[in-house]
Amino acid sequence: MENVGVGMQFSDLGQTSDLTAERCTVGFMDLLGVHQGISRNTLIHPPPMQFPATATPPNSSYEAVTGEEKKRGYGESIEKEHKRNKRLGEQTKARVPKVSFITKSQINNLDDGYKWRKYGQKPVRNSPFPRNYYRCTTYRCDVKKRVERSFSDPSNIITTYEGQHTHPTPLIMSNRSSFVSNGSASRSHFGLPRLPPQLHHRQQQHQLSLFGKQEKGFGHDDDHVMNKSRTHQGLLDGAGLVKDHGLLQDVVSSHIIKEEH
DNA sequence: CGAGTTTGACCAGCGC
DNA sequence: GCGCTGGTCAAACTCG
Repeated sequence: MENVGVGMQFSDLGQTSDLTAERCTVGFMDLLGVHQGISRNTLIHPPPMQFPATATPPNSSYEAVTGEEKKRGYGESIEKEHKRNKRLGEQTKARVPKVSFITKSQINNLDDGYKWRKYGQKPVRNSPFPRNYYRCTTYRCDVKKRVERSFSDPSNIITTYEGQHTHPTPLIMSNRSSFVSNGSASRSHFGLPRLPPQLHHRQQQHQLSLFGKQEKGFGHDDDHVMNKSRTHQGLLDGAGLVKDHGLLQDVVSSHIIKEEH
C-alpha cells in the first residue's frame, strides 16, 4: 500500500500550520467525527460519505496539496479556484461544501455507495485526460462531483465533491440482513467498485489489503466475496451502519487535497 | 423501455 | 469587445 507523504497546509480561522500526513488524517477524521475502528494506517476515506446526510460540514477550510502536485502547478489551479469560489461565494452568499482529494486507482469511476449520473465531460487544459462531471441521481439531491486524472501522475484520480447529500447513502439504507446473509450480495451494497474484468482481481487485492492481513490466503473469488462480507460485518456497528461509511473499499490511497465551504 | 453515457452546443465569467 | 475556459444542457445513443 502506498502512502504518499502529504504536505498539508491547514488553515482554520486564519491560523495556518503545517501538518504531517498522520496528523492530517487524524485531524480530518476529527473533523468528520470519525474516530473508532480506524487504525492510524487506514487511509483517508472519501469525504462525502463521511458527512452524515443531515450534518453540517466541518466549519473550517483547509487545503492540502501533495508536494509533487504543487510543484507541477496543481496548487496553482487550486489557488485560482479559490479565487473563483471566493468571487462566486461573495456573489451568491451560498457557498457549497467542496472537498477534493486524490485517489490512487486504475479506474475512473469509483463506486462510493451513491449513484451518480454523468452529465458532462470536458477536456482538461494541459492534460490528455478529460474531466468528468457527475451528479447524484437521488431525487432532490444536488451533490455533484468532478473526476479527473492527474496529469502529473495518471494513477491519481482527483475527485472533487460539491454539496452535501440530502439522503443517507444507499449502502446505509440497504437492509443489513440482505447482504449479510447473502454471499452474492451486490457489490454496490458494499460500496465496492463494479470493476471491469481485467481490473477486478487487481483492484480486489488492493481493497482486500485494506481489511487486514487475515484476508491473505483466500484464493477463490467466491471466498474473497464471502470473507469480505464477514470482514465487512466487522465494520458494521450495532445499528447496521458501516463505520467506514462505505468508502474504505474505494480508496486504495487517497489524500484530501482541499476542502472549502 | 428506462436508465445511464456520449458529445456537441451553449452560456457565463474572466483576462487581455 | 473578443477569445478562452469551465461548467452545464440536452439530444442521440447504448445497454441491460
